[in-house]
Amino acid sequence: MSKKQDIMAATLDLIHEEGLQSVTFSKIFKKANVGSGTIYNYFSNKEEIVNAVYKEARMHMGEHLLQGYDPFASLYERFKCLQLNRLTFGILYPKEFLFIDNFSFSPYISPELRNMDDLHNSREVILSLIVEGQKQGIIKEMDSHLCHQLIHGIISSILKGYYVEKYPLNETQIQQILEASWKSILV
Amino acid sequence: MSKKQDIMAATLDLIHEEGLQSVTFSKIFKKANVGSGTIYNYFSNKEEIVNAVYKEARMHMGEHLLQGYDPFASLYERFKCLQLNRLTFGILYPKEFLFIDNFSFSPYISPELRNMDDLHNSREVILSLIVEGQKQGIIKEMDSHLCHQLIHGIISSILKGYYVEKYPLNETQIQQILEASWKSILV
Amino acid sequence: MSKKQDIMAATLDLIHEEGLQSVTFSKIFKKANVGSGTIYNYFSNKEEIVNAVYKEARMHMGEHLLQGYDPFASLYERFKCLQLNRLTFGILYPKEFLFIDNFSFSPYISPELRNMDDLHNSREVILSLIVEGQKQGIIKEMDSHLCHQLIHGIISSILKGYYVEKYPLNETQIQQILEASWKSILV
Amino acid sequence: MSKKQDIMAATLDLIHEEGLQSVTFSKIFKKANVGSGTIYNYFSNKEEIVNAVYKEARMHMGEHLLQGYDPFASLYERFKCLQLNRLTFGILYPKEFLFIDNFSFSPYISPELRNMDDLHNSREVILSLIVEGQKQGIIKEMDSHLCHQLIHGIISSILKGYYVEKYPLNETQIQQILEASWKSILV
DNA sequence: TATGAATGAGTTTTCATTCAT
DNA sequence: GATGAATGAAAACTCATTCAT
Repeated sequence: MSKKQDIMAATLDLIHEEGLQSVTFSKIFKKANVGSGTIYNYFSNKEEIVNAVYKEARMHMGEHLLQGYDPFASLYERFKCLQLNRLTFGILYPKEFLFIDNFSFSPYISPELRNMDDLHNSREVILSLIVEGQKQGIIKEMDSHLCHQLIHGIISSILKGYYVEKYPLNETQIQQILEASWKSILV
Repeated sequence: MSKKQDIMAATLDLIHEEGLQSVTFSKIFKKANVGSGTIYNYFSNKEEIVNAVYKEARMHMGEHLLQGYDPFASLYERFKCLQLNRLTFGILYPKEFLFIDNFSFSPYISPELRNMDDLHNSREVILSLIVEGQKQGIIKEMDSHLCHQLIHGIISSILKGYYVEKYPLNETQIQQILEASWKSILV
Repeated sequence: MSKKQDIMAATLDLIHEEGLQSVTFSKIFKKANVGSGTIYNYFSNKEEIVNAVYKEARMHMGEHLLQGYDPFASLYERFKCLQLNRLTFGILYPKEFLFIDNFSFSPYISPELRNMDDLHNSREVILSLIVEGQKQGIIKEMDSHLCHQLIHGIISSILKGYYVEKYPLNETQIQQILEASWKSILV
Repeated sequence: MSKKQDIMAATLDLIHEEGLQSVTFSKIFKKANVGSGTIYNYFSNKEEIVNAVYKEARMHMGEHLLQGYDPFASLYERFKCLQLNRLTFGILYPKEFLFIDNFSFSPYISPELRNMDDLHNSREVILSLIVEGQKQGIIKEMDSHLCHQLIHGIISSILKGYYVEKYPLNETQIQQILEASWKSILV
């Protein structure tokens, strides 16, 4: 792994463990096992590192969200795939997920970065699925962004409770969550 | 307003404007218009201020959540009241809401504080409403905390999209959200 | 003496002893006997300190240059007074003099600062003396700034040789220098 | 041009543009278009580079000072030749001239280096010219080093004013300066 | 020789905290 | 209680130097 990736990984770990406000360069250096000057070969300040970590996490999530997505499957199947992918991403990569969730709406991240498209344009896939469902009379008529935010929010919120061990997330719970989010937007 | 409240209000403002990680004592002093030593008459360090702000915000929200709550109204009415109260709290007090939402799951806040009960015990009210609905066969059987988190998460997520102006929140949208969250947990 | 003046005095000493390029903040702190943060209550960076020191030295020199200047004395007497004042300033305050001389034509100092007028406007006094002498046919016709620079430069150069102990500067030498500079600009 | 010369030229440029105190190795590397390690094949540290640049500049100036010098010409002609050569050197090579002038009296340069003789021993030529003039009763009796410094200083000072565009230096001005410096040391 | 990524000692800067008023 | 100048430990950042290629 390159020094740059070491630095980014260490930063993500630290944000997860202690929160952004207590991440210092010296903690990053130690965790990443690099010299203190090395970081400046790759980033010019802390904000740049955080932004780079954010971008990478968003790319990673965007890729994961469309795993196994079959555009020819039924609306419901496609919906379930997307929601399940989001949920499993959160389960597999809690650090990435929490970081994205926390900083997407923080003043620390610029609007441009918040609204960035990932390579795979997963946002567009979801939005057009919503619009398609609305045209077919299956999904309730409402602002598609609102609808997107709604089903996205269910997953996020559930994951946060899971992370602090309010409840387990096994097969039963997962099915309940997928159904709940599907029902929430039906006509 | 007392100096103490000036300091807490300034802190909340700064967290909202710049994020916790860039809140410094000197910014607080300037915004609160107090001398730099004054703060130590009330708080012994920054964490104490943030915790105090958090507690106050939680109290405020807890109070607001039960506004107009009629324990004898129908299950659906009570549910809508609670959800609407959460939503309006977020609309009226975005700084408090966002702060609570962000830091409730951050390593910065201690688990005891996260799990604090507000004066009015609004959490208990919601949880017992869920259990009651499940006993009546109206609300789907699932972990009550999971269910709580689910409906809570819908409101949070919707508010965050609203804050960054993804969509407006007027009467129509609000009704849609309340219905969506209700449907999501029905059997 | 105030902390600010302590800092400025220490800076001037260090520039004289080691040259600007080897003046560090920590040397300044130690020499000025102040805490490392104190400096930032008065200056926001090193360039600001150096500029402040420069301004003060210029004011000091400007004041000294006109000491005992009698506007009603003869042209020659006035000329000698100004030249002697410059020379004695250099002898009494070598640190100030060398600093001004070195940095007046260095890229480190901004043109505005280089061209600053001191309180007493000594530059104007000298320039008008030159013009007056030219009108009277005593001083040779030439660009007044060139003429100013010429007599100024004689003193500067002599002082630099004196500082490195090429020769002493006692009464004899001083009279020779004053005469030399006077003769150099006669018709 | 060799790498070594690239490095020295870049160093001189940077000193002229930004002043010695802000010359860093990385600026030198970039300007000289060499790799950062390359410098250590030629110099062991920054002071060595600066000293080498100084020596070279002094050699260059020493050579230039005696251009067209005719030992059999009249005292006045020889004096004018030396002064004019110094002036034209400053006009043609402002970077070298300023660097020599600034650092000859700076604590950065060692006394040995300051007192170095150039190949052509121009200093000796000037000093003996002064002594010769004094023996002939043309030049005033005074310390020969003082006298040297005096006429040298006129040229230096005039050039510095010229560099900051206080006045032009064309044929008229140049003649005035040569005459002024000659008159300044006559009996 | 030439290179430039990596380094860490040293420098600059920030900022929570103290304390005399 | 209220203040803010002074502080110094810690954080951010720079930059000369090394070394494997």
